[in-house]
Amino acid sequence: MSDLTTPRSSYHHGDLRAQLIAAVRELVETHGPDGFSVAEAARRAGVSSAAPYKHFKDRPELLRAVASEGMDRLRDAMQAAASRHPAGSIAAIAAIGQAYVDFARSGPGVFRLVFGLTEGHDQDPHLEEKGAGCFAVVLRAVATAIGQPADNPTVKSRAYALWTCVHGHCFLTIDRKTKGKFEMPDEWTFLTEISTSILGVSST
Amino acid sequence: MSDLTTPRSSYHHGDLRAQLIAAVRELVETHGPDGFSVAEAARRAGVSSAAPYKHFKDRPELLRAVASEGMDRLRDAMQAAASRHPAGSIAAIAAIGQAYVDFARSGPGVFRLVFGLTEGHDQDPHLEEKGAGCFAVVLRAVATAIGQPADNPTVKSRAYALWTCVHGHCFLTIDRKTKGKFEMPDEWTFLTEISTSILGVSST
DNA sequence: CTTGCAAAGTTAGTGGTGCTAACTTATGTA
DNA sequence: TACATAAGTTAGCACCACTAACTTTGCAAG
Repeated sequence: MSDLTTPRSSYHHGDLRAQLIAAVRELVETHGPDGFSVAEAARRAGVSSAAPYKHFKDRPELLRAVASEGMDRLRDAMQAAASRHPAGSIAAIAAIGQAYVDFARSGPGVFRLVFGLTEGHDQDPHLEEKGAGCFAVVLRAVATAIGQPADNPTVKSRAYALWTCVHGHCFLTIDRKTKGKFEMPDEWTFLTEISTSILGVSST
Repeated sequence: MSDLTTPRSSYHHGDLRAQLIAAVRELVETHGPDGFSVAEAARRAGVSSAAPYKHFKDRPELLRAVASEGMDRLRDAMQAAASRHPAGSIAAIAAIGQAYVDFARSGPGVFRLVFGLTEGHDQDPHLEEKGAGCFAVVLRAVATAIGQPADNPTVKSRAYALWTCVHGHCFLTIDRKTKGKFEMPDEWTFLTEISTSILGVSST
């Protein structure tokens, strides 16, 4: 990350867009998606409060850029996790889930941004595409696991069921809704168990 | 709902607290939890923008009140749904899930308020308690289904797994993350299937 | 090399917001 | 009937999103 304290040498910043995204990422984690302000992000990047609007049309667009960058990281993390296990194995499925959970826990603010209904989120084809890219990772793993093509209805349905579980677990965890209700003994075991029970496979 | 247009007769409103909560419920559904403002809620209730602070210490407290009221409704809905089916049956479990989903879909704004990490949400014992009350409905049903006491670790673990699925499905639905990825053919079938596969019961 | 233009900064300003302080009015109780 | 208190009011502060108009800079064409 570049230095935010020393004043920049030139009138033009040169890297403001990227630096704003970085600043927003930090703010969203420390103050929550609501507590963040465009003005504060600009302050952190060392520019005036109007400068961000040269790069982003409004606040939601800035947040969407952060979400977009987050989805790239999520996709890569899931892909990498899957590739560390035999294709189509339960371990691969569970690892994808674990990557998803790790992503949520390590950056709950960005996770909420990615999966919340931020303004204009649902009608941005660019984001839709990235979302589909993430789901495709799961889809491929499930397809291999049950020996069917990725567009098979059963594959889609099973992949979705897995997704709901992991997604729900993420939100319940980061929103602290499990306190006093259920303390999970071992997350990896949980992920493995739901994978097997939903895919209906006993092992490997 | 009382009339919001005609000016009130007396200086004292008489029912401002309840009316503010009602106004916030509406606003949160139409403009989202972020788009809502205390000032607008006050306007709708026909009072000055400072009036709400006589009843709620700050914005988060007002939102928490709405969440609290929402949790009551959710609990009642789940309880009622369960009671329409034989105790401990798969149908009862699925019905609880269906009530949860219906609640989310019919009021996504309040749902997000209830299950999001609104400021101070996690350190409000009153809300914690109501959350536990909701989970207890699931816990009882699962306990009956597998013939174990409600504090049994397996019961807790199975109930949590079910919760994650339904919770995840709710968020993915209201946040429109399923578009172009998976169109669910029949929700009740989905709920029944995950119930059976997670509880490991074949029928009844 | 100059000139001009577009990109990317700036300041200043508007209207809305959360919240507080100080004031006013109504109400229930001694 | 007096009065403390609950529940309204207006005025005002600091902050925010965003816009308009201006300025600086880098680049590219002549």
